[in-house]
Amino acid sequence: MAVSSSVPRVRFAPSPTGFLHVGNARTALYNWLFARHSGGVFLLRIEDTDIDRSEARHELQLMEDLQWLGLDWDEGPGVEGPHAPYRQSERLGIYREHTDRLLGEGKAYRCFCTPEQLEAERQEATAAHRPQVYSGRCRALPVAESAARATIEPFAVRLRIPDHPLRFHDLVRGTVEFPSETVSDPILVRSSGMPVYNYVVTLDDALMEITHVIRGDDHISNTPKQVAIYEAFGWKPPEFAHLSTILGGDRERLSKRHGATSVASFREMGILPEALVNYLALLGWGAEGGMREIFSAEELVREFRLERVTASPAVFDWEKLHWLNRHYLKAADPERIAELAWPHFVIAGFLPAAETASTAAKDWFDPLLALFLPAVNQLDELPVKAGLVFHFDPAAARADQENAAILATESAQEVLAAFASRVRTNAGTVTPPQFKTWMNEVKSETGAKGKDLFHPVRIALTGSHSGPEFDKLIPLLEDGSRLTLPVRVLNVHERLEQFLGGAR
RNA sequence: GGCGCCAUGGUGUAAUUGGUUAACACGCCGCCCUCUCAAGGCGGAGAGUUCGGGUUCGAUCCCCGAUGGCGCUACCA
Repeated sequence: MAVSSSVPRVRFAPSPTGFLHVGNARTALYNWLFARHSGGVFLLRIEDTDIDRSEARHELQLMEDLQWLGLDWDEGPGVEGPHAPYRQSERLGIYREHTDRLLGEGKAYRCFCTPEQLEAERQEATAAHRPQVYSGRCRALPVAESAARATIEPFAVRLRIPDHPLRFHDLVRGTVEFPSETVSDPILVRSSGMPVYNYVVTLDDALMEITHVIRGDDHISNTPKQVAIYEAFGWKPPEFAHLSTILGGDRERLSKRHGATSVASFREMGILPEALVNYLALLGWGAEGGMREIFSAEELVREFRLERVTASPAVFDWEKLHWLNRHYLKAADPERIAELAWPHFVIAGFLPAAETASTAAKDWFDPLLALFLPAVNQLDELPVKAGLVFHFDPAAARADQENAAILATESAQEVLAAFASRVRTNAGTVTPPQFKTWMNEVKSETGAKGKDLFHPVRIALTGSHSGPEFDKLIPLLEDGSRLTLPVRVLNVHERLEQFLGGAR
C-alpha cells in the first residue's frame, strides 16, 4: 500500500443487488458530505463479488440514483482514477496476490474443514454457552501437509486472528474493542477460490488508501476482523464511522415491508432530491445548536461534521420528509416543477405526452400547477388534487351526503336558480370579475351569504363544497375547455347545465 | 446461547461537553385569515432525559448494573 495521503479519502461501496435503499443513500450522502467538507475524495466502488446476486442493470441504477441525489464521485466507474478498476469482480487478480502473500507469511492458513464439521462445532459452542468461533483445527497444520493436501482437497483460506484484543476508533462511537476469543478466524477465500466480502472490502479500502470508512453499523461486528487483516499486512487501519440504522415506525429495520424505500421510488413519487438529501442529512445528524432544519446541499457541506452524527437508530418519518418536500416544491423553479409534474398527469390520462402537447396546453398547465401544488406532499398526488378540473360528475356530487344536505336547503335552491339565470343570459366566456358580479347579485337577490352563497355554486361547478379559489379556478376551466386534451375540460356553462340537467 | 452497538416528548434532533423554567423542527390541538379546502400567520398541549445504583455541592451529560431495541454470530454482502 502506498503511504497514506494527507487528503481524506472515503468511499461508498454498494453491492449491485437491488435498488439503492434510503439507508444506503444516507450512507452515501454522509460520505459525500464528509469528503466535500474536508476537500477530500469521494470514491464509488462496486462490490460485486456475489456473482449470483449482482447485476449490471442494478449498477447502472445505483449510479443514476446517486447522480439524481447530486452525489458525484471523484473516482469510480465512469470516471476511473488512479486505483482502477473500481469493480471488485475486475480485481480478483489483486486479491489472489495478497492471499498468496498472507499464506506465505503464515498470517493465513488453509482450512480443510467440511461444512458438517463446522456446523457441529457451532452447535457445540452454543450448547456450551460459548461464542461461536472456529476451533482452529487446521490452524496448526504443518506447512508441508497443508501444501500437499491442497493439491487434492478443496480448501478455504482463513486469517489467523491474533490473541490480543482487536480495537478500533470510531468517530461516532469512540473506541470499540472486541476480545480476541470472541472473534473467529475469518474465511478470506472460499473453497471455490472466490474471496469473501469482508476480505476484499478491507483489501480495497487499504489499496485505495481510504482514510475514513463511513458505513452502516451492521458492520461493527465485522470490523475487528478487518482490523486484523490490516494488521496482518502491516497496514494502518483507517478511522471508522458507523452510522446507525434507519428504522420503520415499528422500530424495525426499514425495509420494503414499510413501503417505498428505494431512492428510485421516491423520485417516481415526486419527492425532490433536495428534499430527500435535506431529510436524510437530518436523520442522524444535527447542526450545532440544532435550531435549523432547512439546508441546501452547499450548507450541508459547510456544516457537516462526522463528530456530530448520532449513534442511536432513527425512525424514518414520512411526515417530516413531506414537510421538507412541500417546502422545496414551493421554493423550486416553477418551470422545473412543471416538467416534473407533467408526466403524472399523463399517467392519469389527463394530459398528452409532453412532446406532443401544444404550447397553449403548456401555458395553461402553469397556473393549474400553481393552484394545486401547495396542496400536495409529493408530485404524484397532483392529478388527484386537480381531478376536479378534468372530470365532473354531477350525479356523484349530488349523491355525496354533505353535498345533499347543503343542496336540500331552500336557500341553496334559490341561490342556484339565481346563479343559473345569470350564467344563461351570458353565453360568452366567464371571467372572474363577471363571476364576482354575479355572486354579488345573487347575494343581494337571495340574501344568502358566506357558505350559504358559495357552497351550492361550488358543488354545482366542481362537485365539492370545498376547493380552490374561484378567481383562479374559473379561468382554468374556461381556458381548459378550449384545449384539446385526452380528457375534455368542461367550462362553467357546461358544468352548470350538466349539473342542473341531471336534477331534472 | 455468545459478542457488540444504542437509549432526551409520538418522531428527528439541541442543550457553553456536570450548573438550562430541558430548546428547535415535524406531527397534533386551537385561533386568525377565508365561501370552503389547502397555503400562510399566531398560540398551546406534550419529555424531567428507560429503570436502579454510584461519583459529585450538583447529573440528560461520567461509572456500574438491569431492562428494552437493534446488529453480527455463513465458505451472504
